[in-house]
Amino acid sequence: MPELPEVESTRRHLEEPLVGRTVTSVEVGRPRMIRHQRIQSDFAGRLEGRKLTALDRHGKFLLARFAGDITLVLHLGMSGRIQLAAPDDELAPHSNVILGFDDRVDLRLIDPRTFGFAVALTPDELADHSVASLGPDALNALPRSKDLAAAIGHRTAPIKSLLLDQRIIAGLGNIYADEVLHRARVHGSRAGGSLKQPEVTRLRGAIGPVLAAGLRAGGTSLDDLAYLLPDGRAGEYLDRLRVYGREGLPCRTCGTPIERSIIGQRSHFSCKTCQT
DNA sequence: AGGTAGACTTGGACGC
DNA sequence: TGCGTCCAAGTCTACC
Repeated sequence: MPELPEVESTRRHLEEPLVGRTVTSVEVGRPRMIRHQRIQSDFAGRLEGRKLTALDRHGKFLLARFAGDITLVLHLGMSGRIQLAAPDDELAPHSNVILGFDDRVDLRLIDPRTFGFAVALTPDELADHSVASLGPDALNALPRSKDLAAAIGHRTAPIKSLLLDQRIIAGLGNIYADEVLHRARVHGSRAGGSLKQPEVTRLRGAIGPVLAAGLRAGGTSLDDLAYLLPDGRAGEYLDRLRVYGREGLPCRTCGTPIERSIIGQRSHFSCKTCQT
């Protein structure tokens, strides 16, 4: 997916053009995209005529706040992106959900694999949604080292899997988890509870700089260009990745070939010299 | 409770 | 050109 830097880059691009505007049309081309909406007609019914008051983010979830206490929860899944377009601009393939604002700008949720979703929730429903069980946001509310140590100290699962657990820290995905682990010089296969305090501190300390660098680049667009910024530009962090997707290529720190392994059914890219 | 495997879904890359 | 296989930015559920 889109991980935290991609979602936050998207949020920043959408905020100025959309906050303060009112939804004037709602089109759902793929009903599966609103599968979390208990009553399907509520999706359009709750959004049409509402003014967007704020655009927030928690982890990888976008939270569009509307007047009348309705929150539009958007998730980009593995292959989703959001495009801003004029209503008469040609539709990109897989433009599955389209929200028209003031009849002059469209928010289009494009997602070939439809792992993403959109749902319009009341406050009670929001409290029941999985977004409510997210851990602290990795960018805005990163836990202190001792709190992170307490959360992982007793765990036997691989630290990489724990970094991907959105209930512990919200926002890291497969790319940035590997980048964080390399920067912290910790191998992802290590059991969470086996990390010494200095290693937890390094891990914690690596998260901010890695995410900030990704954010400065506008996120990571892989070769498939599934993720693009709302204006169609690509994120430029791909060229700066230190391990992800670099199997067999020299480690950018020590030159040792990067290895690919499988942890928790996900690819893990690491340097056997730098990471222990 | 925590750990792990499978499911969901589409499409691109690669090998034969 | 065509077919089969593998792989992918994520999360939820079911089963030990």
